[in-house]
Amino acid sequence: MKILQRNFYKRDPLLIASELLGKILVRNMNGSILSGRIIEVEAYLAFVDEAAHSFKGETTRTKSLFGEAGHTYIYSIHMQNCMDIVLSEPGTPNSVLIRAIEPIEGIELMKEFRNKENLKDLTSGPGKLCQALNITKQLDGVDITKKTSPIYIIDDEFSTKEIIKTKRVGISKAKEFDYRFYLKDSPYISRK
DNA sequence: AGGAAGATCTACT
DNA sequence: GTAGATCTTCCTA
Repeated sequence: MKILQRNFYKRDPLLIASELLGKILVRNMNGSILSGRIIEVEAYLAFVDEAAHSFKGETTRTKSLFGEAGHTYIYSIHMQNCMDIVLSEPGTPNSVLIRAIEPIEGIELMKEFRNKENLKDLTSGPGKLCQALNITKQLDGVDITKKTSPIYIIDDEFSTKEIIKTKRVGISKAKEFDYRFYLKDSPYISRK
């Protein structure tokens, strides 16, 4: 059960995206643990990817994206929050959007935050999982490589069977790239 | 100061 | 399958 270290986040972004599948996202809320297995992600690339928030340069909103690997980038859209993991060297804003997880620990608390009972409605989308894990913009830019962090990712050596690679969801530019990855047949993916 | 767009979610038909 | 809710952020003037 080891926490992914910063070097993990400094390799090829598409490789990192596929390897994040099956890892466990942990949210530590003053000792209350909420966790889930990552089953869907999307990669957003620096400089060449028109769909990336970083494409038009650094702003107050996207500051975290330009920072050091192994930190969060949390932004709001349509009254929701979404979370990216920042990759690569400072100034090179590659990132991975966490789109869906499979709930493991703290399910009752997730139901409260979501105000939903159905297990499949708790974390099956980027806005949903942030609500279920109580991830707010106060957590923008936090380091996720330490055990004392409010958010971190651990590797329990889960073996992913079949990974599907398809086009990204919900964007209007650069639609042609196959930068979305998810675990085949998971009931928790955001869309088919 | 105003307006438009957006990496979404929910509910309804 | 599609429309509507609803708000933060950025661009323009």
